[in-house]
Amino acid sequence: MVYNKYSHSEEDYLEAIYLIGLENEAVRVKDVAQAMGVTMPSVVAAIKSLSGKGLVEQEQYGSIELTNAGNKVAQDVYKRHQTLYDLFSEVLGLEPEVAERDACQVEHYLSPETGRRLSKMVEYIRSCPIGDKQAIFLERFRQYVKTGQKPEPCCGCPMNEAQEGL
Amino acid sequence: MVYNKYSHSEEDYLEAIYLIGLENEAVRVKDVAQAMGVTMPSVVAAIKSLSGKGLVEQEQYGSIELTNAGNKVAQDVYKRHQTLYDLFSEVLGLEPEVAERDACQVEHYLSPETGRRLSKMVEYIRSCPIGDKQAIFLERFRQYVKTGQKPEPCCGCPMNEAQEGL
DNA sequence: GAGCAAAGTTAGACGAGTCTAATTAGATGA
DNA sequence: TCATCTAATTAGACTCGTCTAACTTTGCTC
Repeated sequence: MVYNKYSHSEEDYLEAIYLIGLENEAVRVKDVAQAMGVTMPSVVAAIKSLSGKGLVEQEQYGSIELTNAGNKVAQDVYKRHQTLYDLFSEVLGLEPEVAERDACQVEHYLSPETGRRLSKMVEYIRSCPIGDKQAIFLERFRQYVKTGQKPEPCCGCPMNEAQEGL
Repeated sequence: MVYNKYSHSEEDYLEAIYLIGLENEAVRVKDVAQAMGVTMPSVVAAIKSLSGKGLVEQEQYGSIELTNAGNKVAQDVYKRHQTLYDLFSEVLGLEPEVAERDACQVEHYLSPETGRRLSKMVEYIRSCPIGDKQAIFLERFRQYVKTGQKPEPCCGCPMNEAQEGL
């Protein structure tokens, strides 16, 4: 029933550690606290718990490191995050701040299959360009968002017949 | 920063009460507990809290009713739920159970603007039919999910020029 | 090497949301 | 009208994730 092995909060910590690790030599409690907008004791408690689950390692007063398992979870979460951000920003055309905020929240609640499909959809929409212009889908969808005018049926496109056999 | 006035849990209770109310004369604690997979004391506690916020009303040992405010919240949540379900099911082609489960989770974390845009997207995709066949977008996207074959540019569609002026 | 500031940790509390066990109210049939 | 069953409630406990306040360690500076 539940597909997420780890809680919203745990995933958030792992993701934050992962992202800080990409840009810094060492990941410190303070950095994580700052990145997540919580206090250091909260980070310490979270690290202790994650450590017990074999997802992170830290020697006392030392820097924080993801284990292989922790890294995998973090990357999964981040991938979902990216997919959602792209969907919200590129496809829906939302402001970066809104797209980011929503992606941060929603990333924890997508089943793996839904994540994969969404990712495919974003990929698909991107791969549908027309000359130098934006993808037909996006161009027409944006128009629709702006004007409320439903697009005419896109009939007569020669590619429809060509694709029939696939 | 936070756009949800009410917690995940509160929204869930309101939505459940709303949905039970659609099909039953009276909404009882037991029904809500059953629908949500929690025990009755949990429902009682939730109702007390929601009541304090003016979202539901209940006389002791009586049936539960949404106030106008509560009804509005419930309908908002349910609308997001429906949009997500349609996206996951119709557009992404996920199994009903997965679509439902994910919609239930994600519905609580969409900003209003994102909800509106997603709804527009689903609407847009639906309104793009070609003859008796499924919408071009869906038809081609499904093909892509199935085969991994990226679609050729859909150039030459006469509607492109026709829409230019909008 | 001593002193000090910053970072990390520990202890203890709190709120949200849940549970079990025990109690109370309401409805129903003999 | 009273016995009984079911629904609702209360009491009390637990987990999770957070906080503040107090303490300890580390590392830098003189």
